[in-house]
Amino acid sequence: MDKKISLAVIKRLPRYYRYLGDLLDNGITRISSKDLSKRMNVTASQIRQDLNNFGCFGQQGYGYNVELLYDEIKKILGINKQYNLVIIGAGNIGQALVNYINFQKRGFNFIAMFDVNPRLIGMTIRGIEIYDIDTLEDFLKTHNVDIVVLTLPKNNAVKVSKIIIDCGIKGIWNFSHVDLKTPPNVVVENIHLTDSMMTLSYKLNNKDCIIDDEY
Amino acid sequence: MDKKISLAVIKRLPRYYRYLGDLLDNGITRISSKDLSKRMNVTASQIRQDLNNFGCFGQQGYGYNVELLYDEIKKILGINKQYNLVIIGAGNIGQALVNYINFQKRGFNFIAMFDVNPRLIGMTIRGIEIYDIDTLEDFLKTHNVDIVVLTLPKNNAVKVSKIIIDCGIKGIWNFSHVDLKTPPNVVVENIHLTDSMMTLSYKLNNKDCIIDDEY
DNA sequence: TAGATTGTTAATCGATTAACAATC
DNA sequence: TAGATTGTTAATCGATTAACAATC
Repeated sequence: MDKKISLAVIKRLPRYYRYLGDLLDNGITRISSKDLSKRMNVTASQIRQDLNNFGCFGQQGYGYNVELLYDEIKKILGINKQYNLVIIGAGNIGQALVNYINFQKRGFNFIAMFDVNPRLIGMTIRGIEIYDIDTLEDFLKTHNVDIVVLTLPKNNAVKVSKIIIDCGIKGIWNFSHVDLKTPPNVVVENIHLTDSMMTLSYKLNNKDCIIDDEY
Repeated sequence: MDKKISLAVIKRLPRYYRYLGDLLDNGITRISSKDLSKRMNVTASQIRQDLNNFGCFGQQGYGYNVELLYDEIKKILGINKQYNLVIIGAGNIGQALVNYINFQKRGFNFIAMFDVNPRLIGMTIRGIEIYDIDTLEDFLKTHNVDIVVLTLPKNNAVKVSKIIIDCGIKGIWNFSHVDLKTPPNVVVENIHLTDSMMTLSYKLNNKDCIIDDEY
């Protein structure tokens, strides 16, 4: 088992990755932690500390090679691989995700959708078919699915999460407004739109009372 | 200016609110921090510390009155009010948000959408019309808009954010994959789907190497 | 070589947890 | 009254920032 990294560090990696991508697009080949810190509005110390959790990617007196660092973070995040995804709940959010081609471009391939609604079953969105949820277990057992996306009402989400875990699914992207309890070898990443909206509401009403808003 | 609260605390409030709502639905009228801590998988200390940032809502020897605390958090979050929202970018995500009726139920009322695409302009989704983005400024100046939702590609998002800030908009719910620079009286809450997906990818590849995954 | 900038250790800061007097 | 549980202070823990020797 590798060194444990705090989730705070992990969650900053995609942001580093994005800024490095922008630098690459602009033809910038090297960057110092100081320069990057100004652009990203964080401390140079934090950048160096964060990166040194994973390796020594810089060079004294020079800084970091942008392309090299970009590729390293890509590998660290595991986004140099391909993933097969299945969406459960073919409603608005589910459909929006399938239609968002950026995920496909980045190697996150949707291969099927499932729903209970007979009016949706059989439809095809961007070439992805919507299947009857009753066929889910069969599908998961006969296909190589890395991630299940849950975009369904919260009571169903809990039920379905148990089923997919039994089928051996190890990654869940959860859009349902509920906390899923999972064994330690099953990871969950939550998108709670309602919570985010409420946080925005608080910020709007208490502009002066927040410490440390994210960038 | 009230006491400053850290964002970590704020972001836990919607979760408390959700659990209290569930308790209410189950007819539970009182709860101790200890009980709640078991359900939520946090420490009782943290619950008491968090709540005491905003007031003394409990009673020694008794605990907290669920309904009272629920209402207090609702007020703290500011979700006892109504908000007018406008969506800019009537693509998949934008449309999904309008179609998601939970927001309307909670007082977040979408009143218009805007897009550049002539094929979308003039369409109506759930009674919400999609207008030409060229009419945005006019609209914002003649309507009472509390929050603008940005669901458009990142280069446009930066441009549009400047325009709406000039029009006096104070709250932005940003789904664009870019960091917006705003003056201190304009608050932003980000939903970065791609970042979230990358975080999930990391978790999937490093199950044993994360400290403290969120609940 | 001199200047720049890293990787890393030490210091600081803030957030979480523990403990307990107050009191319902 | 005795038991339970709060609000709050103190202790601990972890994360961020500062400092600097190493070195490109």
